[in-house]
Amino acid sequence: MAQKRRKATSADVARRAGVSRTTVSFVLNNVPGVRISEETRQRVLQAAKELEYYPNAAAQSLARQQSCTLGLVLCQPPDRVFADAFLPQVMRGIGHVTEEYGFRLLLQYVEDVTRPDAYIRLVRQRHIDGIILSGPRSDDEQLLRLREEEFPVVLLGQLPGSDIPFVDVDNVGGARQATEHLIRLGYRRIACITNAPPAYTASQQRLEGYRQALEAHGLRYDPLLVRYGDFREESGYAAMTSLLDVQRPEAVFVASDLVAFGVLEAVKLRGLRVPQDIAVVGFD
Amino acid sequence: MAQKRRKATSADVARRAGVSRTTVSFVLNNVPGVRISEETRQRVLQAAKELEYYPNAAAQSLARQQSCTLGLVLCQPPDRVFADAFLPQVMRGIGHVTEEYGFRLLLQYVEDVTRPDAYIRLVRQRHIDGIILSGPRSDDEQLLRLREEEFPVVLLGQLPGSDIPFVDVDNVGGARQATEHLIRLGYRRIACITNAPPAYTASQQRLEGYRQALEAHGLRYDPLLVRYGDFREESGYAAMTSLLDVQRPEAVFVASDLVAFGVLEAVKLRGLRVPQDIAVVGFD
DNA sequence: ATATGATACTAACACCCGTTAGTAACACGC
DNA sequence: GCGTGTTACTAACGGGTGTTAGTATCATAT
Repeated sequence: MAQKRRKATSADVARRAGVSRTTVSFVLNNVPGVRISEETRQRVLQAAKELEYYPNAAAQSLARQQSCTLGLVLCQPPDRVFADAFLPQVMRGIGHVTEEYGFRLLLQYVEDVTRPDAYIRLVRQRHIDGIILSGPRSDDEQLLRLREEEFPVVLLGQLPGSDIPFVDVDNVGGARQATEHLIRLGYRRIACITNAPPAYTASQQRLEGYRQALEAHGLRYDPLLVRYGDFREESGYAAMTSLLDVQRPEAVFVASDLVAFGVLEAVKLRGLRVPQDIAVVGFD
Repeated sequence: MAQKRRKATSADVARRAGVSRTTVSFVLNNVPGVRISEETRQRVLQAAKELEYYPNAAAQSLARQQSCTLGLVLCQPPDRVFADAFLPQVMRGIGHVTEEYGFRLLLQYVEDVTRPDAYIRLVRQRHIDGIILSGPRSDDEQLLRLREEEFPVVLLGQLPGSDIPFVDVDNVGGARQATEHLIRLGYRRIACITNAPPAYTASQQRLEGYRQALEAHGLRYDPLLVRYGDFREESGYAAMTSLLDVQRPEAVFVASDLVAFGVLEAVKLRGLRVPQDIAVVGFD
């Protein structure tokens, strides 16, 4: 019990195995190009197990000059918290990948996007070896500077006019699938309400996916059946009302779940039922 | 450019300020009980700023014997990913608090709950100083062992029959507020559909909040107006149908957003409108 | 003039590991 | 017997910081 307080170090393992600390390091890290006799190797492994030895992470970081930790920096403003309803899944995915590579994931929220000092400190203090940045801003000078220094940065979502590598939701593919789902159900006059104004990349891409699905199945792309949302529920309501005023489609692909709530509202108010009178499928 | 490659260390700062490294440490850490002349202090701060000095996190952890990092361990099985729709907010909240205390937050997903080695390693390697554990299992022996060693653990959600400290959503308070909202809107016959079977603590607590709200406003608690959900949308549908069969309430408090979807479905199918014919308020 | 104490600092160790350069022991060829 | 090479290891340094124990300087008290 008393010696449990004191964590074993590699020196303890070395002493117990009757070898030098160097040898312990060689064995436990499987250092390539170093020959250790099988007998010694086993002695070391045995000693490590008996002492429940775990290498100290801080010491390793210091010696290796890398932290084996990735920073996941979230800059989304809280009000758009619903917009990233799928963010937990993304995070989970990132978590699995980092783990697969023996990396840790450090979570950093940035509340005030104009002062991103918090995540910069993580870098300067060598707390992290790379950044996954969600909700980047093109006016983030610190970010550009990191880029100059060739610090590894990956964006979650796109930053137009930047050469920083990014990953993003497969907007095109997702939209295509959703639309194809409607097509397979037999619908032909399928409208589209986007998640955001055309200026947004994601909006364009989802519209493109919708278009691809139509054309792949021999349906005509009709601009009259397209409306643009702007993230908010109300925009979905307005867009759907506008659609219904002009001509009632058989189905609607809404490129945002939040906007879709407004759409459902509009449909209901017209006394129509989903999906009997009109089918609605959302994205996210 | 060339010297940018090389990060400044506290020794560099010391040299530039013409003092010892010890003094630099004293100044930058504001060590209490040590008197440093104001002039020297300024010289050190100035030098640190000019060199853009940031203390190396690994070296600090090593010297201080603590990482100033908390582990957020998520053990929820992926299938209940919707059940924790409010988890992002909780995480954000945790993130803010940890930051306030100068701590970092390390995110660790545990996919296989029967093998929680991943998060144990974080502890053994001294990567983290404490754990916030979501989705704990009572058969987690490693967890019990950590507890024995007095390693700081906080549970997110409760583990019945355990003395480990926990935080949880204020189920009672939240449910009471939601119900009171309905009461203030003038509704009197208010039903309740829980999020889960009575065996679940959260379910009981939310029901309790509902009850408290009623009694605080002089309304009678009527067991006939209570139904139990089981996380799934369908259970909401069934519960609501059952309620409508017996007697139509003026309003319903649904203790889970997911279950509420099913409720809305049931209401719609009966040709009733929300909130004109029946008011629905959800939890989460 | 000397002990006392405060002030302002520093030398040196500790934290724990990875890694380079080097050594001792032995085998082999001639 | 001597160089060459291989095997199996180790001594020693480096990574950057926190902190304890100690020193030099000067003012004050006796």
